[in-house]
Amino acid sequence: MGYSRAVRSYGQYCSVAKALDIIGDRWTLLIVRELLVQGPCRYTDLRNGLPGVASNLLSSRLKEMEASGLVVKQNAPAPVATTLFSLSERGRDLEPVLTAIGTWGLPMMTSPKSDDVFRSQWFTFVVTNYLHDRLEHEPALDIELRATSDAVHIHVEHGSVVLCRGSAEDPTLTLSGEPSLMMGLLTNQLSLDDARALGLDISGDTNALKRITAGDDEAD
Amino acid sequence: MGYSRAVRSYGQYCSVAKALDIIGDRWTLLIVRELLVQGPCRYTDLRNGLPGVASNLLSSRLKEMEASGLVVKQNAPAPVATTLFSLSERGRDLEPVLTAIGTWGLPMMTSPKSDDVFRSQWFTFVVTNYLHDRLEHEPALDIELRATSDAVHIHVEHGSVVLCRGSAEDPTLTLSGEPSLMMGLLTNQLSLDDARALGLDISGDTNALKRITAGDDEAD
DNA sequence: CGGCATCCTCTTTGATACTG
DNA sequence: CAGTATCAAAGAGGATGCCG
Repeated sequence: MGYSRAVRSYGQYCSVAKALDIIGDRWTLLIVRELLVQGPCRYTDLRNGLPGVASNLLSSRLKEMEASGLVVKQNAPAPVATTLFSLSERGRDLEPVLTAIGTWGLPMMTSPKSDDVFRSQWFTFVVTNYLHDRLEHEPALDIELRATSDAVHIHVEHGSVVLCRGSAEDPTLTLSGEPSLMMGLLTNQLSLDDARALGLDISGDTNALKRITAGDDEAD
Repeated sequence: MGYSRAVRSYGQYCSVAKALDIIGDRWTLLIVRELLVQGPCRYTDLRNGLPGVASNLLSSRLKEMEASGLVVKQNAPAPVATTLFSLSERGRDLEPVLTAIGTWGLPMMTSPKSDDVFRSQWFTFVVTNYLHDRLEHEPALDIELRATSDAVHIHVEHGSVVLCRGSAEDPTLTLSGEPSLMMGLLTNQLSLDDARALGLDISGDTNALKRITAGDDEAD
């Protein structure tokens, strides 16, 4: 029957420890990540965005996160008729934490390729934190990324750079291949030639990349 | 004899997941916190700054953190003859992560007072992230904080605000009492009168506080 | 003492299977 | 689809022992 966990705490009067009492459990921050990049999710969407999580663990984490005020569970009304999980404001406030952690983790993304699984929505982190439109007055463009069966595209327009699901209608540039090669390209750790040599398929106008990545001439 | 842990990984090609593979284990980030606020530590200093940690767990975490490049272990040479643990550069790079987490945790520090334990070096977080010297050209001053048997003091001078161990020689202001009241005062969530009413002992020139806390007239 | 290693118990997790 | 149920394995916590 129902039970409730005794909320393990570090028992320290320190804001870091207090925060970790809430977000320090395994999988918790990755659930926040998924809700940040996907927006409100069904249980199955979450499970899909969190490969490796055990179903019972996801279920109990969501309950704990609801209890601690990170997550709001909505019984979707008439049309969808399914429950949706989304972040509360307090949960969204964790974005700077995810950004800091993700930034620290970036150097570990360069290794050739392990057998890690990948989901295309995870490009969101790099896109929102590392890319910006350097040519605001140029026409909009799209860069399609095909790393998994689910294509996504980077939409660049009026100074904003965002990741969108699905294929682009008329992409200026299309990249297909290993996610690590795209990641290297987007974070400027890999040159176009090197990425191509390592097997990335690049077709279209490569100036689109220069428009959004941090160039060597960044002097700001 | 020697063994080695199978390094549990999320197995996801995502910089947040990769980072959490390294820093996501219980106690790891708190060990980083202690090494950040205390600097190079002996094993016993660490254990003292981490009330609640099991000795064997601290020991094995330190080994893992050494293996993953966060911590450097130095066999102190002749005089001290003890081993010192300190952060590598990669470990120090975690400071923005600690800051983001600690900032998120701040709202949870206001609760009256639980039976959490406290160490005076933990004031460092608030001091370095939330206080600044608004009157750079005024003479230096010290604010002594007596929350535990180990007094500390905030040293303000030439635009810098730092936390120092021990008593001040000639403090401009001295606060004694519950850490939560001092914390509320420093983060501007509690007025001087309220803090006094709640039992904080305040003696000296309270203008010293106004010099370093964010005032209501912040319009920057 | 400082710096662990061992032993033991309890909780958390991971993998898989099953149900309304 | 949205979870529960079950069970084995791993990790956490606490006490104590060892060794320079």
